Amino acid sequence: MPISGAIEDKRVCPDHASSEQCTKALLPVQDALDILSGKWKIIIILSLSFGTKRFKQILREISGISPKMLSKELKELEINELAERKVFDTVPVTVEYQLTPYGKTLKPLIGELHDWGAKHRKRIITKRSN
Amino acid sequence: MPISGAIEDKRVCPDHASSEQCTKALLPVQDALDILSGKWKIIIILSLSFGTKRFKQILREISGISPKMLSKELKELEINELAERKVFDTVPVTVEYQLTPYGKTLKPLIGELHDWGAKHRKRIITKRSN
DNA sequence: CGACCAACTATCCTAAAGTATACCGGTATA
DNA sequence: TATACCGGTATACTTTAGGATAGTTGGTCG
Repeated sequence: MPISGAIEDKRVCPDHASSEQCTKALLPVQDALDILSGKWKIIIILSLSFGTKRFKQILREISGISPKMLSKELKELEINELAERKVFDTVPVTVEYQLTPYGKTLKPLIGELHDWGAKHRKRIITKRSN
Repeated sequence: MPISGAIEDKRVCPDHASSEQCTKALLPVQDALDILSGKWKIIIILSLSFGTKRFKQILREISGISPKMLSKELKELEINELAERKVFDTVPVTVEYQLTPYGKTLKPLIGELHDWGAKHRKRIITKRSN
C-alpha cells in the first residue's frame, strides 16, 4: 500500500509541484551559495555593512580569522564585485574596504540571517540552561 | 594626516557604532552559519520546503549529491531539529523527510537567498554574453 | 536463479579549506 | 634602542569536506 506522501503546505508546495520545478528553484540558490560560501565571507560582508573598514580593523573585529584568510576572502569579494578596495597615498599607506552598491544588495539577506541566528541563539541557550 | 574614514550610510552605521557592537552582531550570524554551512544543507532544506520527500527522491532532485552526503546532511538537520525522519512500515520500508516547524522558520531566509541568487544569476549571465 | 528496488553504510582517497607562525619595509612612539 | 603600527606575504602544516565506488539487508519481479 502506497503512503500518502501528503504535503502539508499547499501554499508553498501545490500538489502539481514537480521535481523539475524544485530542481529549477535550486539553481539560483546554488549560484548564491557559490560566492557566499566559506567560513568567513558572510561575516566579512556583515562587518563591512557597518561601514568602511581598514584591514587591521576587520582583523580585530572578527575574532579567530587569520590575516591570510582575511586577505584571501577580501580578494574574492572584490572579484565578485561585492567589495571594493581603496588605497590612500598616506604614510604609512592606508587601505580601506567597503561594500559596493551591489554588495549592499545583500543587506536584506544578511538581515534575515542575523534575525534567524539571534532567535536560534536564544533557543539553544535556553535549551542548555534547562 | 589621517583620512576621513567616512562611513557613507549613517542609517546602517551611525558614527558611534563601535567595533564591539559590530563584533556582537557577528555572533548570531556565526551561530546561524554553524548549522547551515556546507555545500548541501541549504539546498536540502529548500528541497524539503517544497514538501515531504523520500530519500531517493531528494537524491534525484539534487543533482550531484551522493547518498553518503545526503545521509550525513539529513542526520545533521535532524540533530538540529530542522528536519524530521519518518519511517513507515511498508514493504519495502519507506522513509520520509520533512521540515519541522522550526525548520520552516528558515523559509524567509531561504526566500531571500533565492531572490538574491536569481538576480545574481541574471547578472552573471548577462555579463558573460557581452 | 539472477537482477533490481529502497535506503542506506563502509571504505578509500584527494583537494580544498583553514590554522599557525614568522616575516617584510617603512614609520612613529617611548 | 626597542617596540608597535600598517597591510599584508610566505611557508608549512592539519583538518575536513566531499567524491567515487562498492556493499548490505530484505524483499519483489520475471
